[in-house]
Amino acid sequence: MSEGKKVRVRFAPSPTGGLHLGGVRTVLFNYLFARKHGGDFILRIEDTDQNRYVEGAEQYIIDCLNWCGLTPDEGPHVGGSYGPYRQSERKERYRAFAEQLVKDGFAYYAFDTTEELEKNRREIPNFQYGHAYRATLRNSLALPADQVRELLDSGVPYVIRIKMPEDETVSFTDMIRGDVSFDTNLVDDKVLLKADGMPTYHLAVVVDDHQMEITHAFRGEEWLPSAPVHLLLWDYLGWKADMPQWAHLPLILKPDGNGKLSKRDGARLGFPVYAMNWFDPVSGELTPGFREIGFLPEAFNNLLAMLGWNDGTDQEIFTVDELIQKFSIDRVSKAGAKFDFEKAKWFNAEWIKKTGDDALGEELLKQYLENIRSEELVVDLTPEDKTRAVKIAGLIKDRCVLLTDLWKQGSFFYEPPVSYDLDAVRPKWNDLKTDFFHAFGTILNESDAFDAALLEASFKALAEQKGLKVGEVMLPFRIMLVGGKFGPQVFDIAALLGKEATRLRIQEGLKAIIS
RNA sequence: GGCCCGUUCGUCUAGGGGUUAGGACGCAAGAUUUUCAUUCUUGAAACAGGGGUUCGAUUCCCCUACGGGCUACCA
Repeated sequence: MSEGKKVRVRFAPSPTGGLHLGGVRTVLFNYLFARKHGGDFILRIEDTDQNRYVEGAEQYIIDCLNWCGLTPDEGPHVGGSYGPYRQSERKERYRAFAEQLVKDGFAYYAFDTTEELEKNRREIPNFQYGHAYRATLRNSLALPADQVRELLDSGVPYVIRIKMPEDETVSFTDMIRGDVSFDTNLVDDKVLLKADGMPTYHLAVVVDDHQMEITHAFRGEEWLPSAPVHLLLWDYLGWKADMPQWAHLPLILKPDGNGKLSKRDGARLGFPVYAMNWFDPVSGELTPGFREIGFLPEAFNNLLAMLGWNDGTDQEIFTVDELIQKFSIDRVSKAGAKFDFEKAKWFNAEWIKKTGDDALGEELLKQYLENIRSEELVVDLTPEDKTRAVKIAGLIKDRCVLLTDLWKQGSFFYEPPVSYDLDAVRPKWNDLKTDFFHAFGTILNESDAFDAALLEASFKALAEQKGLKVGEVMLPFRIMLVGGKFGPQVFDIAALLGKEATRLRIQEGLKAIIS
């Protein structure tokens, strides 16, 4: 660690929409690193682009982090001694540093209009605002001092650009990639302060990281090309010794074809790319989230961690605590990873199996209320309802991939079948079987005890007595109870259904079969 | 176009100068489960290409190819 300094990392999203997989993974790695080293994890909001700012997006991000259990120690919602944590509220600080850079000769005023720049880009091949062209453009380096003064005084809009040095090589050691270097001649004079007085990311990230005493900076690989600008800024501002260590994370790619995973891919391929449902108030569009389609936060974290990291063993299922313990940056891979929804679902299925029946029972009950009794205003669940739900959950959890499968797999415990898979029983039906089920109904009626083992014993005994093979009546029994060829052990189902419901379903099922 | 980053089964990856190149998802087959799923067993499936270096390269170096990112007064 850097000379005993307290580890401080930050996640700095812009509130412009949902929070996608790559974003959450960046948070996760930040979080794991901070926790592992007893440091702080800070949430900073990069809301300097007023055109793209979306109301509610900041709260959405905070909600997502809470759902994932990756709660920041400092941020706009929790406070801390390094605030404010919204860049829009720090606006004045950036200007001072930008002006200082101009004064020190590391930056300059530029008055070029968007139209002028676009024209240049259109007409000059490989045009970039840099040492090759800056002398021919309208800026404080090219124009005479009195004219610059005049422009400034008359309120002509201007930006402040960094003055990239000539013939220098900027290099640094990335914690993931090792040594990376850039030729300053090939990097353009990035805008630092926009005409509206807001900083660009380049200025803001350096100033904020410095003022918030960030020690390690994790971000997506897409930021690698602008690293030289940031490096130079740390130097020019005189903070070089305090510069954080950089880690540029590999990108999460589309499952098919190539390129960065985007919101569109989710819609196109039928899986979410956001952590939670995101409703865009501007477009009115709802983008689905992993939470809502039935992912467990534990599974979500787990699958994200394995996208670009592993501990060197065959272990794939990790709790967040284990991840904290085992995380290390040198095991983060360099290459981008294609997102595989099938594998993601496997992680979730594994986590559902690991989750206690109590929690799953509660979830099942929640789904029950949503699906069945939504019209009723007040529903009083008895302790028996809860006990039963827990038992059901235990019975069906192995066949659930998504949390929402709980209801799909368990609804027949709450509502009798609406239709029967008659093709499975009718062709081989005969009066003997009708007889059997009438008799079985009677037995049920007369018996006091009602558990799976007893039920099975009497069912088999009766079959034998009637001269039927058990197999011949098992499937029909199942169809009567659940409507189709699926579900846990029949006698377990019957036992949980209870005597009355079982008897009733046999009656109804029989009607359907022989009608 | 320019710059930067990358490249092991279809996908996520382990490995690293001498290995039958390992695991996982998915796929296929079989066993168990008198349903389905789970579980278990087995199988098919990979070092981008060319040059070096070396006794020996998938591993190190170079080139090429391919892929990706960036190239905004967006982050």
